[in-house]
Amino acid sequence: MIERDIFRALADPTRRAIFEKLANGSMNASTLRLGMDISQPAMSQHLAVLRAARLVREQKEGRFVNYEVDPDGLALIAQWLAKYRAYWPARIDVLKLLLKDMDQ
Amino acid sequence: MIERDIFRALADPTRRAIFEKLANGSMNASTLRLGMDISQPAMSQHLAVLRAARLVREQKEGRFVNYEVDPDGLALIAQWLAKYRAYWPARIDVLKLLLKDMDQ
DNA sequence: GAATCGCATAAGTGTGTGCTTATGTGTTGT
DNA sequence: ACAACACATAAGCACACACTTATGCGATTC
Repeated sequence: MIERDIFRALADPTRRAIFEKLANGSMNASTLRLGMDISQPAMSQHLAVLRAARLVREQKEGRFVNYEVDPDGLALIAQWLAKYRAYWPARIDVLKLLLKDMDQ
Repeated sequence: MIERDIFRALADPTRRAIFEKLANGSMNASTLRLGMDISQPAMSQHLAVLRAARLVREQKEGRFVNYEVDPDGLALIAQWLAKYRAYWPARIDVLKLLLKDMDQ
């Protein structure tokens, strides 16, 4: 199940850090490792999990593999969240952030 | 870390099912079990995980414990999702669902 | 006040997860 | 061609997770 993959992928703090880095600009796996104190195989495995969850996608360029955020995963989270919008009004202040930059 | 708790809690299909049930109306732990093929201790443990993630909150009523959706957890997910709104436009059609019922 | 009920907690067990080291595969540079 | 590089994969290990059975504990019922 894809929802399981997504939530499980994001449950790990290291993977959320990787995802956040990619959100600030796509880069290859080696560059991604800089300043992260993580082994090369571990990074490769984390990226595989994020890829399976459609949170990240790859683009091979020679011997490098460029990774970038895949909007599909985020859209699925938004879709899941939308099912429970009946419970949102209690925190309208936070949710206005979601609205602000969407209607242009 | 609370984000880890939230995503980890939602990674389990059984817990998502429990949460979805509660989203359709609060109820106690026994009623929640009906038609779910899950032992009483397992349900109790799942509810503890959901409670720790602030996705659910309890309200003791005599010897019953009534559970309901806690908007705090959902708000935190929305907050996390908002950080990546730069990547949303690729799926505007889905995200319009999020908008629709929010501005009244 | 004794039995029952609703729920939580404890302890044990199989399975999954995230890491490690070692090795493989394809690409680039000399 | 050969070495170095970027990355993936395999295998093993410690720990976390979801379940089980057994038990505890407060609230209700008779």
